[in-house]
Amino acid sequence: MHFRGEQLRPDALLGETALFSHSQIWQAIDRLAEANGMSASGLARAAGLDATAFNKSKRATPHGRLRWPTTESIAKCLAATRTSLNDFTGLVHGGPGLQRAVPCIHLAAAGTSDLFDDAGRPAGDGWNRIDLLSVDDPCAYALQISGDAMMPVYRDGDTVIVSPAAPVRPGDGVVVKSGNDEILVRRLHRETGRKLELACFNPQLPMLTIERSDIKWMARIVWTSQ
DNA sequence: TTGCTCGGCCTTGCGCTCTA
DNA sequence: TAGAGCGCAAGGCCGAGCAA
Repeated sequence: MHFRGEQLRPDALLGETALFSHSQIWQAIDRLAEANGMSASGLARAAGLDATAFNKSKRATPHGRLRWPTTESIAKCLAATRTSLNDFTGLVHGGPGLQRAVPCIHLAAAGTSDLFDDAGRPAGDGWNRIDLLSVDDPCAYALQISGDAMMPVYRDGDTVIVSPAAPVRPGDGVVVKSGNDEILVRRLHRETGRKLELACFNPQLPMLTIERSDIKWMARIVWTSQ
């Protein structure tokens, strides 16, 4: 697992190598509080944290970005309730994921009309819907791969789940809308203050270097159905 | 009155980028 | 290569509203 200080790295917890999802972590905290006869705010206080630390309003930003508890906060909660890490892990996996329909579009059609807003979220008509389990990002959508240009990673007919709210790091698969409205599916190789290097999934194809100013939005691929 | 929740703003710490 | 500066993200603080 990777860490940013004491903070749980969301990208280490989501996607193809998922350990815990955002909703699972917060549900586990709610269950831990309930099991000890407390509310989430009561648990926070018992752990020596601010009573609002676990408020639902603080589990995501107003812009939809997911917020995660730190390992330090979780450790304090476990200490305050005399709960073992194993028991907490049981709470994390103790509930079924919620199923919901998400917008779905073919990659070949994704760049042909105004299917996205300025932040890369689905917009307008022309989307199908498919059912998925445990998608935390309310703006997540499915992209159906067409063609063999992304072999050997993605084949024709594969479906990738894209989360505009998920943080993007080098090495992640990403969907990028360029300045000329082209939809690109690449792997983020490197990013600097001004430029991004986007690698093709086919190693025989060249790296694409693109100015940030030439990118309308970029979203992370968090899950793949193959 | 007390406890809980919400929303906004501030503080703090860490990682990344840039530059000398 | 090291230090400065910046941006990001979580937790804390505070005021307001609501319910028991």
